[in-house]
Amino acid sequence: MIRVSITDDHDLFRSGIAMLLEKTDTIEVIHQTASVEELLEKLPESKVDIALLDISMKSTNGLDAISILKKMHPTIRSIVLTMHNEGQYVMQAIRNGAFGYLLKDCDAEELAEAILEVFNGKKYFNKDVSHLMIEAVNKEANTQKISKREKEVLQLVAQGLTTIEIAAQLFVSKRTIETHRSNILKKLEVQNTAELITKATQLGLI
Amino acid sequence: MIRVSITDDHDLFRSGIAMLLEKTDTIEVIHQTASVEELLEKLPESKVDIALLDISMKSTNGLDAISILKKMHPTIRSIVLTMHNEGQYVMQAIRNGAFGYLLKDCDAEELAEAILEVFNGKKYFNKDVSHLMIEAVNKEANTQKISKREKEVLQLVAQGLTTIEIAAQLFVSKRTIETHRSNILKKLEVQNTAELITKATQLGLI
DNA sequence: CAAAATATCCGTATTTATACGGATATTTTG
DNA sequence: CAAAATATCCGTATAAATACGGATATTTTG
Repeated sequence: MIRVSITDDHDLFRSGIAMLLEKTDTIEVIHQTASVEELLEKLPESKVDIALLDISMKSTNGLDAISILKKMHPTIRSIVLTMHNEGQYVMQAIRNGAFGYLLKDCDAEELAEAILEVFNGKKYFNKDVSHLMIEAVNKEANTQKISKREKEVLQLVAQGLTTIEIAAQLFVSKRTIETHRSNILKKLEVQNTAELITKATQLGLI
Repeated sequence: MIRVSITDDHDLFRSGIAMLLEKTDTIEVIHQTASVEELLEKLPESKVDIALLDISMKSTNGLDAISILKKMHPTIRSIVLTMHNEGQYVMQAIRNGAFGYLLKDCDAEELAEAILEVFNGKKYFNKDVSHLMIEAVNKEANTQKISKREKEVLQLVAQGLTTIEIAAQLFVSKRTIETHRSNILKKLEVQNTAELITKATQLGLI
């Protein structure tokens, strides 16, 4: 039997997931908790194999919980079960040492499969999540190219300020801002301002 | 006892919600179904007061289900229970005759309260949902100002095409596209292309 | 710590976007 | 169905953005 804990501040989810997992003959739900603190209290006497964690929770969030568990209970493997389908969360979860990441709209079979895989020492990230990651990595690569000053200029451009207005606001010459804009265009590999704003928005730079 | 049906193609949710509602002494879950078709089959012999409906489902979606129920079972009141926190869904739900709209991350108390309110003839939309609506109305107002042709031009502008390239692609003169762009700027009350793309993105026009 | 890379700054010339004014075609509305 | 409103189209003039070439200051890296 795989010993699982569930931590999620939504009653609905906790109950539903627990019920579904109890139906299997390989997985046992040891305890359900509404917060990370509560989980940490119960862990010492529960020999949990796998911790299912939501991300959005009241005090300590699920991503931080991964790091905490890794330090305090290194044998416990964390799987994130969340509705956040944003690449950055996935990235952070992996950095913190998560063994799996599932979206809440997955079905019961996939959840059970993920738990089994992780129990057997593998990691579990499905197609959707992998896709989110690829996007996030790409975003970060592009994002980090842009300097602080350039980001500052980009913000003002997006707000509709002209080059001259930006120059006035930043106390530099019109020509300087022109160069910044030119460099931003090159870095993001776009042809003009319209495409720039489109891409910068997609990258979350604005 | 308020007689409720639950229609949602996620086992997790259906089970969890049903369990939580069964705990109350005012609400009775008559049946759970995974599709609208299944719901319609069971309704004639079940005297349901309130139908809880998810939006994303395999064949018929929950929004269409509201209209269908209104025609075929006018005494049944629909409450949407979904993870879609987009104003347009809320708007469509209301247009189709929904009595309530709840996000899936609400708690059990709120769900029970919503069911009670709707049973008593009121409508139930919480703060989050109302906020989504206000945004949506605003978006629609702005969005509908823009003509088809202008949207077409806007798309191409966002992709980084220059006025001349757009003119070539649409087989009109450069000057025509310039006027379109000018008019789009006026309609969305922005000063230049950068601000335009920013706003159009926010409005979901791109 | 020195070399290499990057960020920040500027001038001139060219290309592109926008303002202004005006016309016909299409759609909406009373 | 006619009037009003809106969409679509175009020319000329001005303002702004971008390309190109070049310089110093700051940060990274071996």
